[in-house]
Amino acid sequence: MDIHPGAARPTVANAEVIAWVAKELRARGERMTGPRTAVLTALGEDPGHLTVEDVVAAVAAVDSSVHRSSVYRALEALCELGVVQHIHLSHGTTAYHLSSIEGPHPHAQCVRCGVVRDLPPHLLDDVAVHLATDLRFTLDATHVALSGLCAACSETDASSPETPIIATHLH
Amino acid sequence: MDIHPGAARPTVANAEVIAWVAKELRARGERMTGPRTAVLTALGEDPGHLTVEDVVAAVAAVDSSVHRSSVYRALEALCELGVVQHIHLSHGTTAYHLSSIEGPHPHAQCVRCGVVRDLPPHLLDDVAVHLATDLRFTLDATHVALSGLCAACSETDASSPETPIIATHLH
DNA sequence: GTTGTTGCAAATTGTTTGCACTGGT
DNA sequence: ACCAGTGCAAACAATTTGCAACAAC
Repeated sequence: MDIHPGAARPTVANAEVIAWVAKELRARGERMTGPRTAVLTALGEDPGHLTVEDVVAAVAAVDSSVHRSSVYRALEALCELGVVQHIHLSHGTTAYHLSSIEGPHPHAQCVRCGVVRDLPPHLLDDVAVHLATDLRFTLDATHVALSGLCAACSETDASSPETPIIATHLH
Repeated sequence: MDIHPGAARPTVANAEVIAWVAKELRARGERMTGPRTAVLTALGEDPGHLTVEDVVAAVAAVDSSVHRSSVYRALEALCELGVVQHIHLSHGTTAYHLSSIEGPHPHAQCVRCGVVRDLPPHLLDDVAVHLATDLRFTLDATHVALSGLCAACSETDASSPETPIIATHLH
C-alpha cells in the first residue's frame, strides 16, 4: 500500500523519541521492547500515514521475527501513550503516524488512489462550533479522514475506466 | 446494532419506491426480485442508517430464506441504481439508507454509542471551497461520517469507566 | 524472580466469490 | 427459454485472543 503524502513532517531524532517513550512506559509499569522500538522507528522513518500492513513490512525489514499481532499490540500501546495517532480511512483500514509536533489536524483521503494528506489544523473549527451549538455534537475532526478526490485524480478523466491504484480503498 | 437516529426521515410510500425501482431495473435489463424487495422494504421501514447486520435481521424477519450474501448483492445493486446510499462509519462498517428526498447530506457518528445522525446539507460547503481552492481536493462530504460525541454521550461523565453500547464502534 | 510482552495458532468478524440452480421476464 | 440473481459453502482480509515461553525490569 502506498498512503504516503507528499507533505513533509519534521523528522524528530528517533533515538530521542524512543528514549522518551521508554521512560514514559516504565513510569507506567510497562516496558520498552524490541517490537515497540521497531514500530516507533518505522513510523519515525516515514513521514506519511502508514497502514498496519506498511508497519508490518517496515518492521519485518529490520527484524523478521516480529509477529503481526505484536505490531497490532505495539501500535495500540503507543496510541494509548499518545505518541502515535490513528486515523480511520474509508474502507475500514486504519492508518498510523507519530503524533506530530504541530499538534492534531484533520486528514483527507482520495477515494480513487487512497493517498492521505494532512489538512490545516483549524479547517473544521467553524464546523465544530456549528455542530456544538446547534446539535450539541462534539466533533473530533482528526479521527476520521475526509473523503474526496485528490488533485492528481481529479485531473484524470473522471469518466475513464476506473483504474484504481488501491483497490481496497474504493467501493 | 442500533445506529438509528432520532431524526425523522419522510417515509415515502414503500410500494411506490419498489415499483419505481422495478421499472428502473427492468429498463437496465436487470430484475426485481424477492431479496431486493425485502431490502428496500427494510430500508424504507426504518428512517435510520442501517448496517448490513441490521438489514439482514430485518429481511430475515420477513423471509428467513434470504441469504446474507444476497443482502450484500442487493445493497450493491440498489446503490448502483442510486436509490440507496452508503456511508462509511468509523470502524469499517458501512451503513445504508434510502436516498432521501432532501438530497445528499453529511453524517455524524458518535464514537461512544455509535448513533449516526444526519447533518445539514450545506454544513461543509465552506470547507469544500477551501479544500478545492487551496489544495485542489474535491470533497465528498456525504461519503464518510464525521466522528465525535453526541449530546447524550457528552453529558455522561466522560471520565466514567467506558461503557460502550456498541463495542465495535469504539477503539 | 516477577510479570508485562511476545510469538504462534486459532478464533472472530465482515465481506466476497465460484458455482449449480432457481425464478423473473 | 434465457440469463440475471440466488443460496450455499468456501475463500478472503483484517483484527483479536488464549496461552505457554520469554525477556525487561
